[in-house]
Amino acid sequence: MTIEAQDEQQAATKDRLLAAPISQDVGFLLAKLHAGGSVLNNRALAEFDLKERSYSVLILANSGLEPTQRELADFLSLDPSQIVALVDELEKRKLVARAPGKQDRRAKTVTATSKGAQLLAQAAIAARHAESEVLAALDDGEAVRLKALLRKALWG
Amino acid sequence: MTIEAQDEQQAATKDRLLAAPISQDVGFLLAKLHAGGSVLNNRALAEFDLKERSYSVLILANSGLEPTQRELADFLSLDPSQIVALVDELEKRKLVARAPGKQDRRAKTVTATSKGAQLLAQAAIAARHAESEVLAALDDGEAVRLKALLRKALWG
DNA sequence: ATCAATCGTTGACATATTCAACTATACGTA
DNA sequence: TACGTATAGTTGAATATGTCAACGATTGAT
Repeated sequence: MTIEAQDEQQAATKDRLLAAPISQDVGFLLAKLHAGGSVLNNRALAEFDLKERSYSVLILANSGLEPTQRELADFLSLDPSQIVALVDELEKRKLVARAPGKQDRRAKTVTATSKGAQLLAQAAIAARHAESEVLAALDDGEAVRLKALLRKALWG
Repeated sequence: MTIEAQDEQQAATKDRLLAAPISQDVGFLLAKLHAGGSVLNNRALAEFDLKERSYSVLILANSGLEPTQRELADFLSLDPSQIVALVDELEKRKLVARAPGKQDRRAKTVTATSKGAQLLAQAAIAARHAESEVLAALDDGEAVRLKALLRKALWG
């Protein structure tokens, strides 16, 4: 079988199951687009030795909001123990620093170092490229509307 | 601290990080909505001893499209070996049956039994409830538009 | 002063993902 | 027809991720 015929058949089988009612299921659509997007994002971020997770932490650490680890866990829907591991690694690479909370000394705020900010600036470019790949089938207006609907679903 | 004050503060800290630029990132929005939705879906399906994954397989097995395991793996973005485990369990519970492919005897098609179809009918009701919870902040038109945009992003 | 609750951390355990092998089957080509 | 290559499903190993309970330090309400 030729390569071209292979591709055609693979596309055909994908389209074939599209007729199943699960293609109307939001959970499925989110899972599938997220799965495909993660591959592209992680591929784009690998160049900087980052993954989606560590990239997210780095953005929040660089936001000026001085999030605590607990806030990061809540916001990223991760277990606090996973944040420990992510921050440990970024801190070891001198991309972020932990500081005791000002009002609450139990908490530790995570802020990006200047080295972290520099790396983030580069990585953000790659991430934007990956995002445009994920949404390649949408025009600009559609992409904006999709993001707005996702934000509304999450935070009203 | 009172329960009410706790909730208020938790909501406040969530909203606080919303100002970070990551809230504009499609990958993040997809991950977060998907994470929240999975919890609701799995909770709703637990009553039927199903999870999102096995529910998806059951839907496709019941679609009349007679998908092969390879097609299921491609469509659900899963490794073929994960499909084996999912189908094994559903088959053990007599909810689906494997049959050799008609043209290709290497392939095995997965079809729902009548018992599987019955369980699916019940589970689908619960899943619809969970979906409406996930999209509670959207009105009907917005939900439809969100699904349409997700489908377009995936399949053009 | 005390007591319950919270933050970060650690470690144990369960689950998921990824990948390389293997058998059986299919299919193009000599 | 026979051969070589590719693919479907399966297994098992290696790795990664998720979940959870416990702990010391600190907080804040009573």
